[in-house]
Amino acid sequence: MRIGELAERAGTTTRALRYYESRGLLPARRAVNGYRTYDEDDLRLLQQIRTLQDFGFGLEETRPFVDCLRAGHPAGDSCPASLDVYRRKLSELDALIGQLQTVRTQVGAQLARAELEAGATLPGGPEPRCELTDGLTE
Amino acid sequence: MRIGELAERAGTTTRALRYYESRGLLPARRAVNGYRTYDEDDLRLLQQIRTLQDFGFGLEETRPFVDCLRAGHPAGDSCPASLDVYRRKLSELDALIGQLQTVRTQVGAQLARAELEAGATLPGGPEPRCELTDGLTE
DNA sequence: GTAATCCTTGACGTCGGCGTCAAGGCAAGG
DNA sequence: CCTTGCCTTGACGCCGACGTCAAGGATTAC
Repeated sequence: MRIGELAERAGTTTRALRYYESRGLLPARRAVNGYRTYDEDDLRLLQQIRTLQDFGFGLEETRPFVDCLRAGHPAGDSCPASLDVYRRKLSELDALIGQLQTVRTQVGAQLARAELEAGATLPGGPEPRCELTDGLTE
Repeated sequence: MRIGELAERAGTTTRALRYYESRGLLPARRAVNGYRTYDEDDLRLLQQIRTLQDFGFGLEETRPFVDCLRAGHPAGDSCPASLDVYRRKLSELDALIGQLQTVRTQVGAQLARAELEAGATLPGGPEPRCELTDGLTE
């Protein structure tokens, strides 16, 4: 199979495949005319790469999985190096999620406070019932 | 005050200040010799920018806050446009956090499964008690 | 034969927020 | 006068994962 068919079957592009090859991640055999040639095993390697990419793994992080498959293991995560990547990714995710939740809380608090202050000074708000200013707005 | 002092007082760099100016976010007056000149109000604008940047806001998202301060409002988030930015950021954060949590769950499940499978075939695991293979490993 | 569709390599563009030179001007202290 | 330290503009570098274009060779369809 040539590069176009492989790309289509994996739901990616030829450009991505050439990029992977340039990174040494997915080398290709060559036909006599110079065309890249792939087989079903390459498709499996590529699917492993795509799956991890979709999960947000960097390309380099997919390398242990690909190497593991190429070494003949049944799954890309059958090797210790792959499990290490999983674990590092988990701690990265936990750290990132924690930070984002902190930010979310802070931004939410700022919004609530700002909305309150806006409501306290604008006429469409929750009617502050302040006799001193009521006379001015009516 | 000149650019170096402002940068230091705001905990940023001169390069960042020139960048903000190039984006029209924080224009500077000029002294006779061409040096950029700033005052305390500029420091407040800059602090608003830095705070939002630290929260993960893009530069363009800080613009409404800066404009709001420059219009004479007491806080950068005293204007409706700023509140809209808050709200959009909140929904962005919620979406992102949700995605990351989904990924975290999936990766965690993959790790657990892969660790189990590794333990089932490797000798250091939880001793599967399989008579057929036990004889081979001992 | 020739048009359409594949394939090749090479190289520059993208996005954000600056970092990092390079080459030179201006001001102050010794 | 000379050095030191601030300032100026301009321009390229960076990171990641490709997109996009260019110029040309190979193959297939008609």
